[in-house]
Amino acid sequence: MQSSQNGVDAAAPTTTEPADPNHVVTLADVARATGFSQMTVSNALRDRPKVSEANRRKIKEIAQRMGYQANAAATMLRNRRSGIIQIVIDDFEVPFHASLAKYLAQEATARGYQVAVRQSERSGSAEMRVLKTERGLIYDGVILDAPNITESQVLAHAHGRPALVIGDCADFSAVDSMDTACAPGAADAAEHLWERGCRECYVLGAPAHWPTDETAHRTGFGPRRFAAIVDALAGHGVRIDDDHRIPCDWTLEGGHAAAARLAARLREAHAVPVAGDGSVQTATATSPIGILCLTDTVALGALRAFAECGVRVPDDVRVIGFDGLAIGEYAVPSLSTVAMDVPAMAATVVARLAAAIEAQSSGAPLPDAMHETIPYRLVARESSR
Amino acid sequence: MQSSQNGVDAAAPTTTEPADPNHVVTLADVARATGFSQMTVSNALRDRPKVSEANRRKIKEIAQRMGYQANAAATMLRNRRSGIIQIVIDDFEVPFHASLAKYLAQEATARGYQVAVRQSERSGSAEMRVLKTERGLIYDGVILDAPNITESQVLAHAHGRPALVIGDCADFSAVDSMDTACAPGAADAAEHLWERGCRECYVLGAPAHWPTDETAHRTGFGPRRFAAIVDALAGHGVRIDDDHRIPCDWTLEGGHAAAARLAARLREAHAVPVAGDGSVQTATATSPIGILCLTDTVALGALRAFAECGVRVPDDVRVIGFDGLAIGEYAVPSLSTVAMDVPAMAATVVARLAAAIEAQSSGAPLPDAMHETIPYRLVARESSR
DNA sequence: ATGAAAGCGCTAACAA
DNA sequence: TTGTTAGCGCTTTCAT
Repeated sequence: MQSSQNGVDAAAPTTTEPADPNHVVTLADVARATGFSQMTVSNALRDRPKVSEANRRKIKEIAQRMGYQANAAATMLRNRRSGIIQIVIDDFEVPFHASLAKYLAQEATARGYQVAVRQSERSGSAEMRVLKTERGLIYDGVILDAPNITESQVLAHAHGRPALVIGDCADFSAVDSMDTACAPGAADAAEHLWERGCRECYVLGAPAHWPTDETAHRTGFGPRRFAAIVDALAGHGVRIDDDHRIPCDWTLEGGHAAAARLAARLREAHAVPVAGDGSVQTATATSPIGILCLTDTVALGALRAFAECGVRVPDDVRVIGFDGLAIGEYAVPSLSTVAMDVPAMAATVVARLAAAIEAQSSGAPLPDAMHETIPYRLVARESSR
Repeated sequence: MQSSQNGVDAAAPTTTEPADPNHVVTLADVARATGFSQMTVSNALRDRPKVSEANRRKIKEIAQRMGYQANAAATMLRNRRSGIIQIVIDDFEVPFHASLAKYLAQEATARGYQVAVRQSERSGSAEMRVLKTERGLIYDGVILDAPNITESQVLAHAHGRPALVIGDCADFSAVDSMDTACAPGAADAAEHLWERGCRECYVLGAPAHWPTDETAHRTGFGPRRFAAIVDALAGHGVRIDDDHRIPCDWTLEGGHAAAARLAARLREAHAVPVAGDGSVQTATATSPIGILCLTDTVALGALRAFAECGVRVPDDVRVIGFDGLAIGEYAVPSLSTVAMDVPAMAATVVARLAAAIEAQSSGAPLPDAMHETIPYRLVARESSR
């Protein structure tokens, strides 16, 4: 039991340790090595108050030297909690989701939780993201960054654990939710383009089947943003008919293709090619055309397409996106956008989930479900100036 | 035990279930409900061959209706494996790392592993990323996407489990590693700019303290890329002295600031501002200046700065980056780059780690450590054409 | 084909 | 302050 000389050698057999190389050091091993009971060792290592300072130090030192690490499975089995929050994210490679993951993870870590992020998977043939329920619930709570999930899917995945959804939660009731400010944000974007002189507007990323009428059930990020844009512009007498919505994927490629199509159409419809610079002069020379992109990614793809086609931004068209991606500030021209305050959102979300976890494990009933909205602000940059 | 009418209601008490709302269904519960022993239920649910087909179906159905989910902690404690691979990533918001995470996760999922991704944390005051060793080792193996980690740090984090590092692994021996092809890739980039007529080159993102001489110990992504560039250009008689390396963070902001400084310097040094268009004419009008950015992110920031300063790309300067970010194709002008084949890399990495996990759990000794390199190819786009 | 017993490594509760 | 007992939920023997 006397303190040995070798400071570093982790697996140094202190007393009668069998020299099994694959042997993982267990609490019992440390107990044997120190001469104390398992309980005392356990208490010492976890800084419980009922161990003398001297012994605590001694135990900790020996445990350290033996390379002891508590077996997480056993601890979890006993404590019925892992201290890990799971974050399910749609796609790491989509910058907006990546940003969410980053700040959620930071926030959760700051609160003493470990974080495990996972992607939802693409289902076999379809492009649809699916959330395969995994066997093995080891997480204390779940944050789902899943734009188009239903409440019952959430409940199925949560399996009784506290859960919180970031996405389109318009018709959620029981499950905590954090929604993007689709409607007001999109409306602001439309107002902005109106103020910047746009009297004709196109929406990029809106498929033809989304409803425009007030009464329709508007669900999903896209439809809600789109509907808000239509409403806001209608207030100014600007109509978004089927010709003024260009469907496309919410990707760079999608935005690029959509804008290229649009540029061709504009050229045909009312363009007067000017010799030399090849730029497009719209028929209404004093009135630039507004381009509302339902996502910054779409907008970035569109900017590129406009550059290729000789459509000048912001002279011929004025472009605004949605999300507030960092890269937008460095685009040429820099991209106007409805920027989400992701860090603020993350703080709220994690605080709420942590509270729910605490409440559940202490048996206290939770207050009503939370339904918040991500703070946003409109950032006007070169693309709409 | 007769099949109930309600198909969905998961928690429907079948027989004498106590109406405890918080009760989680356990194997014993299912055993009691079905009338079989725990073992039979366990075997049935896991499709072990020693259960009659009829009973297996009956058991599965009842378990399903009771909402049974195996307790992962208990399973892990028994089996000594979780089926989860941990991926540690430097920063979700850095696109290159996000891309790694995406493909690693996909690959691991395809192989039947669950995946838990976590970020390394920023240490208190410093900007340094640290890898806090977490208490609680529940993962079967670890993939570390950590550009500047040392082998001993890896071993500390791995704690005996199979581990694999993606990053700068020039002096790794015992730990499996996947390295970026820094030297050949950067050399190719330099060659490319030479071929494109650049007779003077600047390197963006290279701090002054990195060594240039052959003998120095070149470690870390940056130093190795930088050294390779210096070597390659030296072969053509182009020197990279201290004036031709512009230090900056590997971020959009960093690249922007560095390029802005450089643009100002170029203007002063040998620029002849042309009335009207404000573009820069270099003294050697026939020889554009090469800009080697150690990262695509830096390059994107630089492109923006050049646009702001009226430096024409690729007429005045020719720019190339490193990584192959998707956005580079949509930049204005589109960005030349040394593109990494991330999916191929991910496949190799996960295959190797899976093999190591199998080997370790079956007691078989592993062959020697793997040291591979991410495949890459040079993509020439507008910024260097 | 099915069941009983034992124990993975840990910690709450109680006893000393 | 320290030690003993029991058991979290599951699965691997080893009977039956």
